[in-house]
Amino acid sequence: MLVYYLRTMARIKIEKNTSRKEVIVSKAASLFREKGFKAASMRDLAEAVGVEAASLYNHIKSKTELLHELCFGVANRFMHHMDEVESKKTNSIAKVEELVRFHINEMINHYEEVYVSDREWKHLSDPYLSNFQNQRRMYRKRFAAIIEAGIRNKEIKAIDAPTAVLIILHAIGGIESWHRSTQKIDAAALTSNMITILVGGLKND
Amino acid sequence: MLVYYLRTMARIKIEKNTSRKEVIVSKAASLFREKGFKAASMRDLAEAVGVEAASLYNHIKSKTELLHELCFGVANRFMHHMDEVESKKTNSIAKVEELVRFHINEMINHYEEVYVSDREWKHLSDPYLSNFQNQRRMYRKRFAAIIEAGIRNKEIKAIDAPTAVLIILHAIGGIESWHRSTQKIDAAALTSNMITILVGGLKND
DNA sequence: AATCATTGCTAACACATGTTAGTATATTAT
DNA sequence: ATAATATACTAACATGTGTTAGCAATGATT
Repeated sequence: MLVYYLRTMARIKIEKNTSRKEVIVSKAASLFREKGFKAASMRDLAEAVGVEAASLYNHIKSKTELLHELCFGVANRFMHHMDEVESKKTNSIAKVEELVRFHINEMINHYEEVYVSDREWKHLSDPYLSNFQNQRRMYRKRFAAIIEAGIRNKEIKAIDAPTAVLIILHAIGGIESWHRSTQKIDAAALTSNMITILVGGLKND
Repeated sequence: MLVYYLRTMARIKIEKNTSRKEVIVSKAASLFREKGFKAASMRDLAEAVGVEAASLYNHIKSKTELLHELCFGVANRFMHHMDEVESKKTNSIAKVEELVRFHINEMINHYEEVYVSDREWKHLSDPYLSNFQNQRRMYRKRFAAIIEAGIRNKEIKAIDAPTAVLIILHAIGGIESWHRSTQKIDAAALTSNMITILVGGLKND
């Protein structure tokens, strides 16, 4: 018996106000997070999107472009938030706490992108690579400056500010483990625990 | 004019009491750290060692074996140290501080291996992968148990112990940034700063 | 219904990868 | 010196990679 299958061509499904490119970038985020940028192949990505590998190139320029989009998307959000925080008239501890809260929220709500931006930026190529590294350095400098101001007016313990920044940023990166954990406490509890330990450890009392 | 070069065959240079395999594993550590496991090729490694790619296989079984050696080498050191700490009769804060100190020392003195083991273990393949993940889980559980004991006898603030472990371990991972930093404070100062913030943030006072 | 722009498909490319076979050259032991 | 072992080399393999060319199907516009 002969059976004819009427196959219709695959199509990337989109919702209102999202381009097909955005769908691809988003799937790329979770794939890069899972396997790492180098280990994730365009054929893997194509399968996740539900299409053949070559078809992706109707929407994107290259694999690296996907990494650009992810890294700079995240970097921009953090930079804008830093602008906001700096312009506020609150004390240093409050500023630090707000920065920490923002980081935690980003890590909880935009897990994949933030994680990828954090771990895989090394694979950017050079006009972008230096740019990204600069942004990172700047962000940390500004963060450290806030802590230093707090040390000067005795709000914060006399510690090495760059070290504190380093600790805080990496500690938050640990939410990765929480995210994958089976028995996770709820997000609010996690946040308040982290604030207690991280900000509490800075306070001069 | 005709010039004859008398080339002698390359050879992996070794020092007293180190096998050629150890040299390879060590070079692999810094290469994997720099580029990531997937992005580092056996030809890259061969060049770093000063030999042709195929020659490496006189000493090792496969690329993955290099990752095994690195990951389990590190994991074993941490596990043994945990055994030691648990068997001591000191209070909880002292135990936590000793664990933290050990981590920092390992990160400072065996930077490349620890870093690789931490970031690249995902690329292990399966009998080894599960084994490694189990060891990791166990280590964290035991660390959390020590903190929980400290909470029960009021040495330590009433926080979520797994979260605290997560923060501590990842914060120490931040030494990576310090390591690459141009203007680094000295190791002792770094250690004392980290202890102040991390252990200080736990103490009940 | 006809036209045009999107978006998909198949096939293929050039290249890099981990690894093996077979052989030559060092080093060590007899 | 000779034999045996360890270590290196060249050449090649099979496979996986990102990407392009050319064409077919679909959707939107007129």
